[in-house]
Amino acid sequence: MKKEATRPRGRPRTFDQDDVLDRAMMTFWAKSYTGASLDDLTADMGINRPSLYAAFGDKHALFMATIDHYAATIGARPIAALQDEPDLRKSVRAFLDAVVDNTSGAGHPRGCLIGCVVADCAENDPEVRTKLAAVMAATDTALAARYRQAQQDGQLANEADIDALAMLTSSVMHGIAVRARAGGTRAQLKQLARAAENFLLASAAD
Amino acid sequence: MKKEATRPRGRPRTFDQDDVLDRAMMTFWAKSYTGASLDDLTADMGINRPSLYAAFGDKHALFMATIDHYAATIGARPIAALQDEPDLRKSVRAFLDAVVDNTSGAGHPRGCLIGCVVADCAENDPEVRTKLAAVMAATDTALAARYRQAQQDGQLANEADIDALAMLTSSVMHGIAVRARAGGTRAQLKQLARAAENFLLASAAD
DNA sequence: GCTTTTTTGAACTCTTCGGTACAAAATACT
DNA sequence: AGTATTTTGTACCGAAGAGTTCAAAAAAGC
Repeated sequence: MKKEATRPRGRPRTFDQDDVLDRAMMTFWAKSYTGASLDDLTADMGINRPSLYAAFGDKHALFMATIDHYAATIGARPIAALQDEPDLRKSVRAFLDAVVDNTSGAGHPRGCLIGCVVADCAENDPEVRTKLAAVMAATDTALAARYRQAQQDGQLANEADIDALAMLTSSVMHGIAVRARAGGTRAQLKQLARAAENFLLASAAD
Repeated sequence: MKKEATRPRGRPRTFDQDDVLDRAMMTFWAKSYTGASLDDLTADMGINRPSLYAAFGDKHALFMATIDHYAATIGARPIAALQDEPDLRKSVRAFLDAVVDNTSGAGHPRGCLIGCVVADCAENDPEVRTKLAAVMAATDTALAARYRQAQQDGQLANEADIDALAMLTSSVMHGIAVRARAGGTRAQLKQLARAAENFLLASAAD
């Protein structure tokens, strides 16, 4: 018995919610929260103001949804790269390379929406600060889990400080993001990524 | 022959330029560039709009002056701590501790004006991006100089990658700043600072 | 004491901001 | 076919934004 996906009652939407959210993300990413006006947003999203308000609430709610969307798409890529590779060194390298792509690749603004835009807003917006803390904690957890896995695999010494490794790895991510925002070239960012890999895994079994 | 410091012609200013610039810095630091309105700024600076425009030009010029002022005061503290201590490990520790103070201390907003506020604005303001790159390059240079000095002192192996160490140290700085912005406690930031110190100097002579 | 020069403070201008009202349009239900 | 329901596009609203005007005030020069 297939669930019939009965269409809702009134006039159907002319846009896909996830698609316009993705465009809003690009706008916030490039122009920051206060810098992105509703005219900017609606123009980039290709919808009118009432549609935006009906679909997302208001500008602030749209921004919060944008953060989740970023975390679930762009932000998920380095984490996925980290988890997909069984060799620890390759795994960390894949993670940092994905960060370089995220922060300096083509087709989107420089830097990190979380590390630059959200971090900036966090100071006088408790709701944003809470979400920022949550997203960062999730990243720490994923990194720590990966290092712990490596310990169990015998690729990392038992004495290694898992939490320290996780925080340092995420710090390198932030360093890459800020450097990208400053206009750093991909070569420079890659160089930083390689250097970090060597330092983080200097004590790891090879 | 003492230079007479002849007072200028018209009505004297009732404020000190550096003092009000310091207050403007706090406002931008807390509220970001677009988030800090002229009303916010003039209220915090204790002067009226025409005084602000006469003294600094406009809001954007005031912001640029603020970045320099931050770099020369707050931002200079970790660098000074780094340079004042002859022992490399103590030096790096003093640097990172100063960063923790700068980003989570009392009497000022959380995080780093450069790493959070300026980095955020850098994406669609080429002038700000250029200055951000310059400030970061200056930090890299100071860190690299300190590590090079340690090499000459025999406190660091000759094979050590100076530029990598400098970039990684500054990445930890950014990591601390973002974490502070997210509401991280001083204990957490200190923990990150200690972990970084150990990793950065793992290969250093003790 | 009078003029010149500069700063001050209040009020103002014009633009842009986030958010809303409302009628027309497009669908499902009966 | 007609009614109920939801979305769409346009036009609008009050508030807040950055920046300016201008007369009063406070100093130096003569």
